[in-house]
Amino acid sequence: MDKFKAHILLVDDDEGIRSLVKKYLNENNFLVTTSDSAENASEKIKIIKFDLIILDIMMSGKSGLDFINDHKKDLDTPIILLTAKGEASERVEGLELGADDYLAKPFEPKELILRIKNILTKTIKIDQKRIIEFENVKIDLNKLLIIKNKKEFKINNTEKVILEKMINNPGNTFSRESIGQLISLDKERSIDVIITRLRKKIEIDPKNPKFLQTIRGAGYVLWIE
Amino acid sequence: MDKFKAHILLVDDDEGIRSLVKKYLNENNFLVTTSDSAENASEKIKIIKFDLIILDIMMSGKSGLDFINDHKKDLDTPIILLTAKGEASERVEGLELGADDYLAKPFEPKELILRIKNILTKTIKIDQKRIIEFENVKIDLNKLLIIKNKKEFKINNTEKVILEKMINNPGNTFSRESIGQLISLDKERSIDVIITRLRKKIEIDPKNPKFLQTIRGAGYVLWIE
DNA sequence: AATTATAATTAAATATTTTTAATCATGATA
DNA sequence: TATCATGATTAAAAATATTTAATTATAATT
Repeated sequence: MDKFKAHILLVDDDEGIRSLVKKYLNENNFLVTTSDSAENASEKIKIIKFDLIILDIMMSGKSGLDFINDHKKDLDTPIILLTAKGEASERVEGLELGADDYLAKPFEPKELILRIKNILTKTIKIDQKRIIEFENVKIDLNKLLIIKNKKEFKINNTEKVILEKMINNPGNTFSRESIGQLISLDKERSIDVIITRLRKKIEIDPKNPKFLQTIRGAGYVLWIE
Repeated sequence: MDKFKAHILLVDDDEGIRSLVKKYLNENNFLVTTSDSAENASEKIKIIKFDLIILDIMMSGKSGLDFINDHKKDLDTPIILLTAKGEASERVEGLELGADDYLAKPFEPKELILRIKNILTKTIKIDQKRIIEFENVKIDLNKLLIIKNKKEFKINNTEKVILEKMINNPGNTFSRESIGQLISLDKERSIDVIITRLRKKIEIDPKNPKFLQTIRGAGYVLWIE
């Protein structure tokens, strides 16, 4: 799996919290930049595209909510709000404005990490499987390559999209229709042909599919252990 | 926009909470099925594929955490945990086991809705834009159609994928490389050609692009108001 | 204003993918 | 087990997409 370091912007006017949280995040393999104010953060995001922003609500000068308000139109980066304990109305306001999550201070560091990973998983897909192996088959969605018994098979984008979906939902049945939707094809027979093509590449014995199976009347499933 | 009703499984052994939350969710346009135990929920998910599960941790019989443990291998559905106030260790354990979010009881109904939408947005993409309009241009990503000044233009999957990405990240610059990655092409010149093709379809004056602009040295951006 | 680098456009060649159709295989059911 | 429905396989035809290359246009820099 690719080693990727998510870049986090930590915005808090309390120096103690900044250094503490930064240290903790660094230990957990994140790259961290800090801002001591919403104003400073606004400058930073002009220059760097962060993967995530951790934002204190209550700050001298502009508040965290102000920051969100200022940028909600142009900012695509997920935000975790740090709120004072019990301030339900602020939390709700923050979420309504577009924050992705919040954490009440004081929080457990472990919980912060979980929430960060949770969000990153969904946005930049840090944990999505791009390279998987089962038995003698290795699928590399990045390189568009399948290696089966040391033989290489190229896959095209169509095949990649289908495999990607199935790999991230193993055991789920996909109808021909839903597969067609995925790749913008509407002829059912065409899906058949694509499945045959795929089986030739990923199955040890394509005539007796073990991984990419048919569910009669319903569609296809990928079984990977 | 398509009218889609997310189907939620609500698992709680307290009849009062079940009916109250169900009613509230119904009012907010969700389809709700309830279970009074983890065991019953396990039966339900065999039959129905839910979009989301709201799961009380503390239940007589199997707990919510037990439920997650039982199904974490095969269950792809996002889970929101309902926890007792202050039970940080349970929250952390739940998130570690794979829950997507939690809410401490008693919670504000409004906050529950926000959290549900937040998760659904990320999983089934309920809020992702599939049909957008600006000026005299309408893009329908479902039908693979662009209507510009009442004239129809078909788009193919390649174009759809690029537009989809840009539409959901307006104002973001995409390098040729990142676009290529999206559609599994690595020749930069090919991206040029595709952009030209796209401009012919979405721009009022393709020679003077207003929406799909070039950022010299960086890539392309979509500006929609 | 001239130079240089980057981007846009076009059309033709090339390559790839989808569709179709015919045939075979398999599973379900009466 | 005979029949019917559904799925698999193949190869060829048709449609579509990508690549290339030559030319033109535009922006940035000296």
